[in-house]
Amino acid sequence: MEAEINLSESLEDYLEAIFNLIKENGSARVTDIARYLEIAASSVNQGLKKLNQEGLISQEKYGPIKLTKSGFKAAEKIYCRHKILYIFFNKTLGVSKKNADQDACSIEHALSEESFSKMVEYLIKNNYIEKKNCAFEMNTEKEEVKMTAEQLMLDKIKVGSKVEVVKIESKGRLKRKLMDMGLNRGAKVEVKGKAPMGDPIEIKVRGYSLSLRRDEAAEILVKEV
Amino acid sequence: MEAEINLSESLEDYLEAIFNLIKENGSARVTDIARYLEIAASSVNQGLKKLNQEGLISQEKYGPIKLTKSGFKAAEKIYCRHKILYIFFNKTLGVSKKNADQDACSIEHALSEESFSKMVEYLIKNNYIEKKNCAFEMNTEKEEVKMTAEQLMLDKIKVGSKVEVVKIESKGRLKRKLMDMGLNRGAKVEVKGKAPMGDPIEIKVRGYSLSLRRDEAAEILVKEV
DNA sequence: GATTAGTTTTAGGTTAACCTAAAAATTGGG
DNA sequence: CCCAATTTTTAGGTTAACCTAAAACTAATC
Repeated sequence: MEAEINLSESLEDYLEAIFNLIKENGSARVTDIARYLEIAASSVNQGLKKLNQEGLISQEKYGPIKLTKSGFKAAEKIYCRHKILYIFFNKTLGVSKKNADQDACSIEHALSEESFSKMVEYLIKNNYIEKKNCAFEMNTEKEEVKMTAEQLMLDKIKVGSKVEVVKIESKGRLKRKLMDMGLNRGAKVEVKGKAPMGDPIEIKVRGYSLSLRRDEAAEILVKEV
Repeated sequence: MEAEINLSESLEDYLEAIFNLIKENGSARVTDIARYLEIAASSVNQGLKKLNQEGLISQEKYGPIKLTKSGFKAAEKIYCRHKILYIFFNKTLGVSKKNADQDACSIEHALSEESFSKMVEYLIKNNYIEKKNCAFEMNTEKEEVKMTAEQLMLDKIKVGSKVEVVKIESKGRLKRKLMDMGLNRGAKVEVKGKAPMGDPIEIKVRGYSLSLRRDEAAEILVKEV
């Protein structure tokens, strides 16, 4: 059905780490991934090159790591598998969280589609998860797992919401300018309004009101708070 | 509890292959293992060297591959894991035999003790297997899986049983002599009687009656028919 | 006992996935 | 703007697990 890319286990691990880090922090840096997987940063770098070649991430030298459309899809799939396995082991077999997680990690790469979908069937029947479109939405422990880990840029944020700056992706002069405005990492930003065409965008940072051009805002990576 | 040897996945695969081949054929040769695992014979050879170093098999140059006590134990454990996983996937989840077997193969190396024993618990509760000592005896499909894969030598065979010659392990003159007696690979042998101390042993091969010294019989690898 | 077919071993390579150490670039503060 | 700390990249290993091709050995027949 799809253009199947056959990733090695370790490349799948990298992708999954990126997915989880973006979900948690809004960005995934080389060192974050290295810490997450407990391997050297230089090894991560090599892995990222391969993911880049496969078109799953896009990354310029020293630039931020972004998932492409297909990368996001692939990562989401792996994430789903992990989650399903985790729930299966932890909830239905009663395996400790630690081991369930660890086992999910080692198995997620290897299990056949059939076994996987039989597990899903079983979990649906026993009401641990609900089927929804082609992905799965978990409703265990009342915690809904949102399946979004795409990078959010400031120009895409709805008026009225509050976000936190993760990174400024531009370089040089523009970056300097934005940072001088107080848009540093960790800065809380509220989107006050947008002009009809979405340009300019009115924001409030550290008490000051600012107006940004849309392409400037598009350089600012944020996360929900 | 035990002296844990940490085997790599591929060494576990070799060990399992040896176990299964001995169980089926009475012996495991390099080419058999290579065919079984679908890899080159020279790769198997390298693997066997490592198993030898770990003390799990004993093998002289060009000689037969024998499991040591600890090798047998390790192989049996892997075999058990495989079987348990296979039953779990096939019987309780309804996964096809082919995929259940394949998945068992890829998972058996990675799964934590805890998950494994939780699966066993589940299978016992649902009556798919019965606990017996520390190993497990499967009683699915009325077929009892015997947990013996140790090499049988002709001197250990009970009076009255019929066996088939798999290999003569000695070399040179003695080997020649035994082969001239008709004890070639595939020859059917019936053990007619043993003297009080087990020496000599009376056998019948290809219609002839022969008498063997015990240490001669100990060189003849046989399998049950 | 010599020959041929088959098996096992050796020799020498490749690849993926890691590593350490050091160089290059970026970040953030003064 | 400059400097120190941090991050990212490069350069140059190592190891396990495979491979092919050829050599050494064994088995089985004539």
